[in-house]
Amino acid sequence: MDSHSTREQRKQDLRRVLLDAAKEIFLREGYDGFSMRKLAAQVGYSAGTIYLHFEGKDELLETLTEDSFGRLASSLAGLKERHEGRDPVEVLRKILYTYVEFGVRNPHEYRRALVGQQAKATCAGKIILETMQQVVRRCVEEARFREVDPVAASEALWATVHGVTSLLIQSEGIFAAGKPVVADLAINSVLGGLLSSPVMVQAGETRLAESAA
Amino acid sequence: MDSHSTREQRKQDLRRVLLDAAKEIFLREGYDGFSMRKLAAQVGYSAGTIYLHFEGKDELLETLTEDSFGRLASSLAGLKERHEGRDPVEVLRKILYTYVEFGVRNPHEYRRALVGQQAKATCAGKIILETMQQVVRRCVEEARFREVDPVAASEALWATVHGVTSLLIQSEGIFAAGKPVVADLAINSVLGGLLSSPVMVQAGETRLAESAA
Amino acid sequence: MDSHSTREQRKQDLRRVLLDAAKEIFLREGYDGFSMRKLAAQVGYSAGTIYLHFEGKDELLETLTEDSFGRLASSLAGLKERHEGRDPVEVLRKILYTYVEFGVRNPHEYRRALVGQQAKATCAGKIILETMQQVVRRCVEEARFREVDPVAASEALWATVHGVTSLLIQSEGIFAAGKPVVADLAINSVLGGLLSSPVMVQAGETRLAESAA
Amino acid sequence: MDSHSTREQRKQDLRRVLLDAAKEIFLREGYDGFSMRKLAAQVGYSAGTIYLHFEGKDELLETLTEDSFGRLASSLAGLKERHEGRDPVEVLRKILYTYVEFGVRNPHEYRRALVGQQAKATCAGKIILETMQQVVRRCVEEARFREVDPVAASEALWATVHGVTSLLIQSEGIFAAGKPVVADLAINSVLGGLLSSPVMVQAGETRLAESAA
DNA sequence: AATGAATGAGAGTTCATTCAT
DNA sequence: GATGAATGAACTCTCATTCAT
Repeated sequence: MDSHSTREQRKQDLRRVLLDAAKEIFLREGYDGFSMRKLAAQVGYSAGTIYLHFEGKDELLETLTEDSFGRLASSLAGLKERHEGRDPVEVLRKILYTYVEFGVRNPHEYRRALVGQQAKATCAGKIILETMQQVVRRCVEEARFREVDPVAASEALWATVHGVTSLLIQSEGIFAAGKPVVADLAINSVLGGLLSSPVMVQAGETRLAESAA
Repeated sequence: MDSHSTREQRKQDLRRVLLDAAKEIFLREGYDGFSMRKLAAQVGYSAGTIYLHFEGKDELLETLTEDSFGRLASSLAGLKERHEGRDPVEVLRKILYTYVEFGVRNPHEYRRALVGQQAKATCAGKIILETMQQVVRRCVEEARFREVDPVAASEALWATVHGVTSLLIQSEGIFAAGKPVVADLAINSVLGGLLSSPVMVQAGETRLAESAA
Repeated sequence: MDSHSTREQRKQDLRRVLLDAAKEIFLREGYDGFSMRKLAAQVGYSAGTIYLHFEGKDELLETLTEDSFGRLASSLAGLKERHEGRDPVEVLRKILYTYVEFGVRNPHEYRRALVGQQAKATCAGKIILETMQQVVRRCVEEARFREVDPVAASEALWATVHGVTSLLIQSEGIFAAGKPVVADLAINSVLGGLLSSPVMVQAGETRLAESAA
Repeated sequence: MDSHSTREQRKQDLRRVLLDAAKEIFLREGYDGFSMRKLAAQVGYSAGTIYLHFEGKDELLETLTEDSFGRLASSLAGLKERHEGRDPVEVLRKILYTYVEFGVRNPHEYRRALVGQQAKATCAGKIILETMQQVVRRCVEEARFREVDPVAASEALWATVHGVTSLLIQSEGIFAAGKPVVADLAINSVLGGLLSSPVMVQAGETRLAESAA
């Protein structure tokens, strides 16, 4: 049994190595620059070997995506749990900022996970949404939000931060008004639009670090 | 002169035919499934013939994108002008809906223009943003919006609809709450968060057509 | 008859224009860089038009070659006649230098005519040899050369200058000793070896222009 | 180890097979008639397979050239060493004859190595010239030649034999005076022109075999 | 478990040439 | 006399994948 788990371990290790190498190629040469041959060369194996560990290109790419997105999911879930007792709107805002920051700081992983034509609904993506939903549900239950479907609301919030993130990642200086300004305004506006009370959002309270600009 | 214009006309027609065919291939086989050879086969010409009408793959794709976005730009500009006298917030909402609908109906061009690593700034794209800005400016001037920088606000709005659009495009059924519901909520919330008065947005007034779902 | 000759003239003119343009393309882009399309573009006509004036690529190229060699033939014949009274050895030397210089200045035509597997015996080529032979014959008759067969001697001389020329054409810097130095030495040596008297050749008297280096 | 050497051997064998096939195509269809596809077809492999053994067309062609020319280099170097003690002028003459004979007997290899527009300075070419230079140097040192730069002289000799060779190869009956006659005259004349003493070369002492005619 | 040789399809592109207009 | 649209074949090269060893 030990030998079995060791063998299994080794197999998993090699998958890891391959996934990391693939990540690096994506980073270096972009999506179109990726090929199974290059991956094989990168890790020093022959091309055929990859097929012993992955069904094919498709499975490899899917795994890669799931993987990256999973890290984002953990990050958000951790954040939620660390602020369990606070105002859910504030927690939600933190989550949204964290989401954007994660994307901005890990642009290549974010891109591969959610941007581009081959992005697929990932298992990890559901966890992210689930985390958001739980907080949104609390916002509604505590009447901080007006009566909205928590599922729809969390997906709308997600769409907004995804839009901000993917444009921020896309190209330098895409926002004439400045990166953090636009990010703040988008997040605070969409949150503000969901609030039950007319109290205006205090912009700037939480902010995208300037360093992210 | 007649023969000249006829000849020129025919040339333009063929470009159109080729662009339309390219669009169809994109629709059928996706971005990666497109090739010059397939395009030639699709229109019943030999492969080389395309090069009499387009410099190469790049020019063709760029034309296709610019073309589509140009139509969106015109559409939005027209929309703005037709509702010159109305509540600018309503005009803006219509613009945002139209934007999302365009992306959903022209996913490949949208992708090429705004999604992925090869996204290119289109000329038409700037016009679209400019149109939004003008309406936002009116919203601020007429005190329908609170005092925000029109540039930042229009970019925030853009980010939101881009997020909705790109996720909608990404994959079928990505939104558990249903495509139009999420799109509505995102658009109305972000608009609501920009309003000066606490009057709640009346969701459903304008709506993403179900057919887009 | 006038109109006929005019028409004929115009036709000939266009052939000239095309040939000159072809030469320029050869010069600019090398043998492999030449194409009928480029030629058409160069002169501002459409591709098909060339076929009204030349049977095809082959005839055009053949004409070009024959043309250039014809000019060399004339040049050599003229040179011979202008120096009718002089020492035939000197005339011969001048001819040999002129030959090499022609090749260096018209590498593509030279190549086509004499280098490679598609080399074709040109009509002009025969005239060139004939001219050489006449001078060699005089060299023998006047006892400047030892008793050699003028046919063999002129062919040996030809072989030498052809060797120099084709190597010079082949690649930049193929001669470590410098282009003109090697050309001089080869020509003067082979001439010297044919002389009847032991008088050493005065190298450098006639020289390949440095500009040819 | 055995299996490794066998595998390596097989790989080398296939390179050989490919090079030989390429040679044959050149022979049959000329330089322009060569293509990677034809090569693949010739050896019965698919087109892509060649790229497992050669980087691309360039490397294949370069290898082919270097290869052929290398054999000539070895041949000449061996000849020089076998006649180390003799009159260097005689050794040189032998080298020149051998050079021409090699070309005449291996016309296709010679052509590819030295004739045509893509001929490149080969490593082996330098060895050939170096060999000639060494002998020329001795000729000068022993005062058999007049005071000439050995580099220039060997290059001039090379040019002469190259001229003879390439014309001999070019086409049947290109020399009206007969192949060996012209070759002899050219070689003996150029050598004679370099000699320090007026002693006439005794033509015919060494001769191109009639069989080469 | 890994290799490397091989495949077959397909990519974008350029070419010489023809021919109705 | 000239055009320009069209062809069809050819080009080099890369790809994902398979399979005997």
